[in-house]
Amino acid sequence: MAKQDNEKKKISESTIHRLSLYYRALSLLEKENYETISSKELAKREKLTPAQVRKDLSFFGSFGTRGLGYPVSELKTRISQILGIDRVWNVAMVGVGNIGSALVSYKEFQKQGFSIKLIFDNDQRKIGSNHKGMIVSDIKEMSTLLRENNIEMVILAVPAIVAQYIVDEVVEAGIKAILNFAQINLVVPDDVFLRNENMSMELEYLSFALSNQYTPG
Amino acid sequence: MAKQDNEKKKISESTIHRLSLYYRALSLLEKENYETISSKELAKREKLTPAQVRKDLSFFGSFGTRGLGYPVSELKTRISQILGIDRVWNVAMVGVGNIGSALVSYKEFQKQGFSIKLIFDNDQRKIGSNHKGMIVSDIKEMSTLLRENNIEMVILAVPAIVAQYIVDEVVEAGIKAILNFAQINLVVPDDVFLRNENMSMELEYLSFALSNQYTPG
DNA sequence: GAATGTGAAGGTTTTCACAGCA
DNA sequence: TGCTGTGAAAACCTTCACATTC
Repeated sequence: MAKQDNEKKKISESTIHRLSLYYRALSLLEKENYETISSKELAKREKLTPAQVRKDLSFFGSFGTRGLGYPVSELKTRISQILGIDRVWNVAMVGVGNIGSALVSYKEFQKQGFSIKLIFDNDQRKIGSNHKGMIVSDIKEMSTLLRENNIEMVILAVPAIVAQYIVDEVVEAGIKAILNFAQINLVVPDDVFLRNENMSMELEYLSFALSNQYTPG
Repeated sequence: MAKQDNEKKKISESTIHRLSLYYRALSLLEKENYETISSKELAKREKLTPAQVRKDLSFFGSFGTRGLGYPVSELKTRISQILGIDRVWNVAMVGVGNIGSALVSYKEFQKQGFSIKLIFDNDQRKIGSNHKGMIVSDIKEMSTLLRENNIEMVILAVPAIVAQYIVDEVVEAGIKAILNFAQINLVVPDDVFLRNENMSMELEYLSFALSNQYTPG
């Protein structure tokens, strides 16, 4: 709480997630040679309300021109600064099973500035093998290699059963940001950011929706 | 709005998502031979508050015993009914690139009752090939095969550029629930449930968090 | 005229706090 | 005593509406 006092105001998680959406929309608009975009049009593209778009953007100062809208390129640059994606992040993938190896080849990560620099596994058959031009390293060398390569984020794609053990080592190596694909609640110290990606959740939402005849939207 | 009037009360999206978490926690507790669980303990495991857990569960009637807690197995069963995962859903995967083929082998889907019955691709080299015991079908036969096999949900893992074209065909085939992994906003009729899985979003959140020295939590 | 920026209003979600029950 | 179930309060988030600016 106290730590956030130097921020103008607290920015909600939903706002951050919408910034990701705006960023993607603006990238597209840039390609379509738009110079400006109104909150109305941006809202329409992302299925939001114009007021919401304006409120979100107003957190970071006045950027639009009344009567005209927002300058596409400038706004895109500004959002990338806010999200911290105006740079390249050094990422390591831990686990080269189904999900892990698919994500190593996933171009969107690279595109947004998340550069996978190292890959780890504990399976002797995988260690030393080539994945997208990268050699799979032994997980035993993780601590050293993470430090040597200035890795800042780790993506965990290991079986749930070993995930806590591995995350402890990752934390030990000084990593402060972890994206976890394992279906388990991991424990990390207070100064480490941990996010979980639960791909079943959205399928379960669809299941709920179909079962309960909810109105889509 | 009106359509939801037959529900006791409107259940929020966040509540549904938390039900998924409770379900997973209860599955684990069952394995650990717990007979009952208090809101306090369940909250601790899922990093929520006890009051939140009780409010969520109270939507569906009184299930707990005062002084004791909730019966693990019964509660798990009840939640699975609410989420509609007390049955098997017939799912088709469209697109067998990196992500698609990883998801076909992803055991968690199967475990939660999402059974991938058909796989489609438009690449001639992939059509006819074997993926986890399933033959990849030609996307041209999608409409017929989806109907013949009573497919109820589709997972889209195709390039963004063709996603709208393909989703149109999926909708045409009568599918009412779609999980989209493509990085694009798709348009579907009002009676179709569409959810987007954006795996870059959580990495961007981590990027934001690291860049802004936010307090994790 | 068109569209931003923003206090105030409205709505939703979470937390509190305690009565009620095993 | 321990813990649920739940109205009421608090916190949070979204939308409204309009003054302001280009």
